[in-house]
Amino acid sequence: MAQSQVTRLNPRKSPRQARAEVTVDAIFEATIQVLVSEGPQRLTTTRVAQRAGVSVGTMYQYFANKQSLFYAVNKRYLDVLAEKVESACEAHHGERIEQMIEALVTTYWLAKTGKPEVTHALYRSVADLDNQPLMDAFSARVDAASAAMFATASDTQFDNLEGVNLTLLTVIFGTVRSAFERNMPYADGQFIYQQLVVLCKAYVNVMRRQAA
Amino acid sequence: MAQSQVTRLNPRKSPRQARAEVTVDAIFEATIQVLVSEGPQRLTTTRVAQRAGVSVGTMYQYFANKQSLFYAVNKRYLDVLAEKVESACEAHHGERIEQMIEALVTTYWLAKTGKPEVTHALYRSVADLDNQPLMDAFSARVDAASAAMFATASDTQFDNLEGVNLTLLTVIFGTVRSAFERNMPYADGQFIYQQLVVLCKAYVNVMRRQAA
DNA sequence: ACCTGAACACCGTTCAAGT
DNA sequence: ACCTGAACACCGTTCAAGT
Repeated sequence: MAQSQVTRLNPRKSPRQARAEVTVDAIFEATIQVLVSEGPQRLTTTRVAQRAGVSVGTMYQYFANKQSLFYAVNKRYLDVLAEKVESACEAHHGERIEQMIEALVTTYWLAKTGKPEVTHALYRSVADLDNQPLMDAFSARVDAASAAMFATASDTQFDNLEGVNLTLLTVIFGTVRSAFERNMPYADGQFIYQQLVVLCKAYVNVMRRQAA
Repeated sequence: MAQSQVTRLNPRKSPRQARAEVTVDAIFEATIQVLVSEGPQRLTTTRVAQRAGVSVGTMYQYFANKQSLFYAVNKRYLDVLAEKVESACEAHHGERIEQMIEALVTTYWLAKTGKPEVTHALYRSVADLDNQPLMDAFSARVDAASAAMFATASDTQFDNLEGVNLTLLTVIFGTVRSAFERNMPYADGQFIYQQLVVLCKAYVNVMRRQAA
């Protein structure tokens, strides 16, 4: 089933003449433009076709359905991202581990923040479309609760409690989500969970004020 | 503008009679059921109303539009989650920092993995609806590239290279996404980026094979 | 080989009519 | 005060007809 879906998402036919190739590119560019400027909800087939300067019928010759427009954008985006990470990794073979870490984080960070509108458009979750205020309220509550807890730690004081708190929450929430998206087997999930604890502990041990 | 949208997302009127309250609850439950069993794409107003045993018109008396169904589900979900984190935090005041970390990670992890279908349904991003194979391919490429790099580290060997690699990628990708979703000011983003480097370095320093 | 656009089924939303 | 469901505008998708 998954296989047949994927097949349907792939282009229906490959352009054989020059004008067809132009058409496919125009549709692709139009999809990104509409996605970024109007948002995923207002991305309609008619709008994309109009922006691309072709009829809806033409669009459906190359994209089997609306979803495959998303698919195409996502695919190119991920391909570019994967290439960036791959070449960054190759460029740092043989270096010290801390340099590798820095290169990896920096590459990914810059790739995502480079075109923030596109990243945002692709990240927007179905349920989160108009829910930023909800997320803000949630973050505020949790930030307050955990900062208050960390302030009472019996063995530790931080020079920058707010910063450590924000980092920990962003890392924990993000990692859990990321683990979900990878659709990991149960055992891998358990492993990540344990490593997440190790990792956060290692971080606070670096960040806590050292006894004088 | 954001304000007016939020207002529209809130319930149109509060139920004043018992049967109305039953109706609202039924619609809410039906929304979750349809979301989980049919997926966000097949969540139509007619389907939800039918599942709830009311007419579409009734639904629109309490929910201004389809988005506000998502909003309601998301709101309750986040409220419950925030309460869990809050009470977990309060319960660990005064303990050692490492216990706090463990409590925070565990609480969040269990809350998310407790009802994985709901979590998945709410996490699914617009662009990712049918794109799991795309994500899988991306993960495979990046995993291979970074594992190959880490294997060549001049100053470090790992007992569990695969595991460290999977953890680092999940943490880095997740944290970047999480930072995006919080819609942070630029300075906070820069801070998180720097801390992410510190945190990953601290982690590999714990995980690397110690010189004998 | 490629393109068009009217036609159809379906979905979000409304509102006059009911209890 | 609450509920109904036909009606309308719009969107995804198709296909007979064109170049």
